Amino acid sequence: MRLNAQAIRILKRNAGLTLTQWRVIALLAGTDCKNSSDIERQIGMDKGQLSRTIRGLADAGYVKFKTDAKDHRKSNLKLTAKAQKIYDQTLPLMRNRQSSLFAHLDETEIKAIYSALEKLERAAQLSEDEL
Amino acid sequence: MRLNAQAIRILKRNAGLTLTQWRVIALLAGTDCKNSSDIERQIGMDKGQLSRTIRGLADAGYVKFKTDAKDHRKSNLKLTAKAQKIYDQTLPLMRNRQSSLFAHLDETEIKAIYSALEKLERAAQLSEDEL
DNA sequence: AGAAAAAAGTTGACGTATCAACTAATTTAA
DNA sequence: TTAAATTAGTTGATACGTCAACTTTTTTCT
Repeated sequence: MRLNAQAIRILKRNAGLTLTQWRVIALLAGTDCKNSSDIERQIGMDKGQLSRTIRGLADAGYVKFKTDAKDHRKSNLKLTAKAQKIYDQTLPLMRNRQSSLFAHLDETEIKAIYSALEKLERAAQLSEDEL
Repeated sequence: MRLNAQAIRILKRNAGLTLTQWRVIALLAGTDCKNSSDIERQIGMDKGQLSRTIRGLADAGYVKFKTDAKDHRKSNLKLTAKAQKIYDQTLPLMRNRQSSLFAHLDETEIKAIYSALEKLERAAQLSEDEL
C-alpha cells in the first residue's frame, strides 16, 4: 500500500514511530483497549506481530505493562506520559492527512469502496472454505 | 490483504510458487516482458524485490537469464519448459478464482473502486510532494 | 572524446502480514 | 474435582513492500 507512505513519514519524522506502533498507541490512548487481546480484536492484527510491537514500545519507554491481578495471563498496558504527549501532538497531523485524502472522494465512492471490499472479503472467505 | 490468501494457497499447493513468483512467471509467459525492468514497469514492483524473486526462480529452475548482447546491463529472461508447464496448469485456476471473486461485484462497483483508488493514489502523491 | 547523468541490477536493512508451534493460565464440562 | 478445551501471549519462519547505497554499463551533453 503506497497510500501509507506519507503516514509513515509523518510518524517517523514527527514522532519516531512506526505505523503499527502508532496504531497501538492510538488504541491505548483513544479507546478502552487495555491489553493485547483487546487490541487484536479491535484492529484484527496478528497477535504475534502485536506482541513484538508492544515489546518494542515497552523497550522504547512508551508503554508499561503489569500482569493483571485477576487473570495472570493478561498484562494490562498503560501509556507513559511520554507516549501520551507524542500522541497528543501527532493525532492532529494524522487526522489532517486522513481527511485531506478522503476529501477527494465523494460520498458515493466511499460507500462503494467499503461495500465492494466487504463483498470481496466475504467472497474470498466463502471460496476459502471450499478448499 | 487477506484477499490474497486463497491465491497464495492455490499457488503453494498446486504449483509450489509464491505470489510474486507467479506474477513474474505470468508476465514472462503472457506478455512481451523480457527483462527485470520490463516487469518492473509493468507491475510497478520494487526492483530490489524483483531481483531477489528472479534469482529465486532461477535457483528453482524456472527461468534462465542470459546477458543481452547489445546492452550488457540487461539480462534477458526466459521461462524453462518446467515453468511453462506449471503456468499452463495454474492459469485456469487463478482465472477461476479471479472471476468468482469479481462475480460478486457489479460493473458500477468495480469502476467506483478503480476510480477511487486512483484518486487516493493521486491525492497521496500530491500531499507527498508537499513534505 | 571525456565528463556527467541515467539506466539495469544487486544487495542490505527495516517494517509489516500471516501462519504455526509453543507455554502458561483459566474456563468448561465430565 | 480433575481432565480437556480455551485463551493470552511469546517466539520462529517465511513472504512481501519500500527505501537506500552501490556497481556496471550505456547514454547524453558539451
